[in-house]
Parts: sequence; structure tokens; C-alpha cells
Amino acid sequence: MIIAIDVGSSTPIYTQLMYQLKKGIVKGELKQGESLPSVRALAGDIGVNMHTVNKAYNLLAEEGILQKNQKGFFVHAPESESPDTQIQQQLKEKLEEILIDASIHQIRAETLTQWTADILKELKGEKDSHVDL
Amino acid sequence: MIIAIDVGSSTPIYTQLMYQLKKGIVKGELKQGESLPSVRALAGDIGVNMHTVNKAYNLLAEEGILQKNQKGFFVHAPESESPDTQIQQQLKEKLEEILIDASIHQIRAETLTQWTADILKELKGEKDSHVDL
Amino acid sequence: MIIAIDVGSSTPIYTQLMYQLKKGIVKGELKQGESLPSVRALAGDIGVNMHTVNKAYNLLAEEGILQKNQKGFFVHAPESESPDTQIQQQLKEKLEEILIDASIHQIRAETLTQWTADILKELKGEKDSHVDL
Amino acid sequence: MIIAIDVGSSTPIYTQLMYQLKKGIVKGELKQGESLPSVRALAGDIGVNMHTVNKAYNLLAEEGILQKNQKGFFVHAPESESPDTQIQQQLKEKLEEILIDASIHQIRAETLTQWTADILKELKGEKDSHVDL
DNA sequence: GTGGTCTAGACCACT
DNA sequence: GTGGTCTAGACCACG
Repeated sequence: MIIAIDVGSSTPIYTQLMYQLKKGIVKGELKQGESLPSVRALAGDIGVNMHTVNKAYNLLAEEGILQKNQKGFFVHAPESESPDTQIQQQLKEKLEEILIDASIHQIRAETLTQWTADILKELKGEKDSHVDL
Repeated sequence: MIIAIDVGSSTPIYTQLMYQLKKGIVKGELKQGESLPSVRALAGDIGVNMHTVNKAYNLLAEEGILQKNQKGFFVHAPESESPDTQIQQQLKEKLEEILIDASIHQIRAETLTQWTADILKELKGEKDSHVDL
Repeated sequence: MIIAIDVGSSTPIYTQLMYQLKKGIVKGELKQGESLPSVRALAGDIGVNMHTVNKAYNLLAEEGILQKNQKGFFVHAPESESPDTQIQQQLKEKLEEILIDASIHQIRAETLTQWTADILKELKGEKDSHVDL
Repeated sequence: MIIAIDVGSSTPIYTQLMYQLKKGIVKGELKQGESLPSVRALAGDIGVNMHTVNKAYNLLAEEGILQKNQKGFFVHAPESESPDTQIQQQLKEKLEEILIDASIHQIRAETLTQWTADILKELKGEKDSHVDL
């Protein structure tokens, strides 16, 4: 799996890492139960500090996406329960921000739906995604 | 226009402010060419530091959403040109993040489109939005 | 407020700190909305590293006990909602461990209730506690 | 006797094991003087490392709950002497933690006593417990 | 070998 | 001034 980090970006490295890992899971490149590279190994590979990777891993574990034990971190089984209300609320707020920005910059609905389709197509490359339009 | 700032939030006040102002513009509560309250006045009204309001105004001006002259800031006419590539790229990235999160939490497409409809309905309360589905 | 840390203990410093702070809140020494000493100030006072205090503060913020913004950390208003199922489950497990240990060491029920009364008495020194027997 | 180990948990396996064994003793499933399965046998049964079982057994022996001779480990007769001051102190500290957490999450006393009763009822399934309310 | 914890020191963003 | 982030290096617990 390829992980691309932009150290010059204003978004924290650990946040970028979290999204890259989530992306890998959604794309099926990281399968359920599969163990992740060790904190130190991944840190060495992508050239960042061990603690930065550690923070990303632990935040994903708190979100329930990874699980950890003394052997390391591994992909957690997806919960079939309906997602937490808090998570839903956060997603709605992010969605509202996008829609406000899109609206103010006069981006047409067709463009947005096209983008959505493109992104889902990329995510669904190897595996069925849970969000189908 | 009502501006709600949550000083207890960890998101920067100037970001909240920018978001509230954009929302006001999209909803039509702030019309094109309309002048905004002075930096000092708004800062006093919502009880934040003058520099914070100033930063929000200037960032919106940089985005082309406000314009500034000796008399103060006012709402800029929306550009009919197609939006900046950079802005488009940023929106795409935010959209991808949402879709990844939605996918990993198994949120169905119908739910997402429903949320989108709800948000647009709220934004279009007084004025036609630019993003219509 | 007095904070006693045992650096020689096997329980992490940040955990000890979390309990000392919670204790302060329960005892009413830290009141709702009151701001806490800065990460660096407290670290200096009790002679530990800034990051250790930072971790304790952030974990308490995740638990909803503290809140944070750009000005620092402060005591969050207690939620009137019934506590999270997950928290209840954790408390039950800790309670079971204690009861097993007490049982295996033949500690009498009277002793346990006496201890409970003593602890609550100490906690209720200045303020009504939520757990009354 | 059933021993349930969660290898996906972040609590050390040897700790889980100690807790399961104590529970078995309290519930009377492991009786006084009864010999425990050999380190190798138990390790094979529950699929963990031999050293892990060994560590759990030895720690329980240090606590005086098991005894060890050339033939292996067996359940030690409960001491009629009043329990170690150190153990009492540890239990008090754990009890204080629970009471602080319960208090901060506004859990009512009735709830706590109900939980206690439920747990004791489960533990006393086969045998009289030493902690009766 | 794994992650957990702690320390130390640096630079940045926000107000 | 506040916390956020990142780096670097150390020791410990677990298996």
C-alpha cells in the first residue's frame, strides 16, 4: 500500500496519515484483521517520527477503526451497528461547509455529483464501497 | 443577521466567523455590495478580539468573497468566471475525506443525499442557491 | 488545589494526574467553568514534562470532563444526561475486579461499606457528592 | 472451568488470566488444594505463550493465592489472618477511583449497590462468597 | 520484536 | 501568553 505524505502541508502529518490509512481500508488494500506495519517501521518508511505515526494509529484505534494489543495494531472488524450520532453530526457539519463553499463559488450541482462519482469510482477500485450512488 | 460563535470550541474563532459570514451570504442575508459592520463594531457585538474579526474579514477578502476599501468591507459580487483550480482542488479533497469517512462507517448513499437535501433546503430559505440537485 | 504525584509508582503519571484532577472537581475545589493552570505551569509546579500534563488534560477533554479552546483548558459543565453505556460497562468491570479481590482475600462486607463511607466523606468535604449512601 | 482470553484486548494476557483464575476460585470452580493444569497444558488450551501462563501462576503464588511445589501449582488455602495492609491499601485506592468516576458521571448510589448485588449474585452461583451484603 | 511512557526542546497558530 | 505539532532519544512492559 502506498502512503503519500505532504510534509509541507498545513494539515498535520498524523491527520494525513489517518486519511491515507482509512483510504487503504475502504479500498480493500488493508483487509479486516490484517496487521499494520509497526509504528517504527512505518515511521522509517515515510520519513517521519515514531510518535507521529503512533498518534495516528491511536486516534484510529479510538475511532474503532483499528484495534491494538501487545502484538501491535490491526484492522478492526467494521461495526454493523448504525454509526454513532456524534460521528453523523460531524459528517453533517463537514458536508454543510462544503456545500456553503461550493455554493458561494457557484459550483454547479452536476460538478459536485461528478466529483462524487469520480471519488467513489477510485475508492471502489478493488472492493464494493458502502456508499453507492 | 445572527452570528453564533462558540468560544468554548476548539475551532479557531476566526474560522467560525468566516463560516458564519459565508453562510449569511449564501442564505442571502448579506447581499451583494452590502457593507459589513466595522471590525470594531462586530468585535464588540460578539465579544471577541478586534484582531480576530480583522483576520476573518481579510481572509474572506483574499478569497474574493469580500472587498475592502477606505470605508470598510463589503460583499463582493460573485464572479461568473469558473472558480479557481486551487479552490476546486480543496473542495475535492474535503469531499473525498467525507466520502471515505462515510464509507468506513457504512453510511448509505440515501442518507448522504438526504443530508445534502436538508442542508440545501436550509441554505435556500431566502434565496436561490447555486447548488441545486 | 493540592496535586500529589508519585513518580515511583507503576501507574503512569498522566493517569495519576487525571484522578487528582477528577478528585478536585468532585470535591468542588475545581468549579464548573474554572480554567485550569496552563500545561506548562502545572508541569513546572509538579516537576513533570509538559507533554505528560498535556496528555492528561486531553484525555479528560475526550472524556468530556474538561473543555478546551485557544485560551486553555477549563472544567466542563457536568452532563445531566445518563452516562454512556460504555462508561457504565467499564465501571462495572472495575467493580467486579474489586469484589473478586475482596472476596478472595476474605474482606468482610462491613469493611467495604466502611471504606466506601470513608471515601465519600472525604470527597464530600466541601460539596454534595452525586453518590450518596 | 472456562477461561476466556481476548487476544484482541489491550490488557495484558497474563492479567486477564490472573483475573479469570481468581474468578474461578471465588466461584468455587477451583477448590482449595486442587491442582491447576500444567503451564504447558493451559498455554496449549487457550493458545497463548507458555511464559505468559507461567507469569500469571507465579504472580498469583506471590499473592498467596496459589502455591507451588515440584508437582506444579495448586490452590492455596485462604488465610484466616486479616489481609495484608498493602493489599487493603490497593483495594481502597481502586475503590476510590471507582467512586470518583461514579461521582463525576453522576451515577446514583442505588445504581452502584444494584451493580454490586448483581456481581455478587453471579459470583455466589456455586459457593458462598466472602463478601455478603 | 511490539507499543507505552517520559523527557527535552523546537517552531507554529491563535488571541 | 495559550495549546498543537513534530522531532529525538531513552527506558520499560509484554510476549
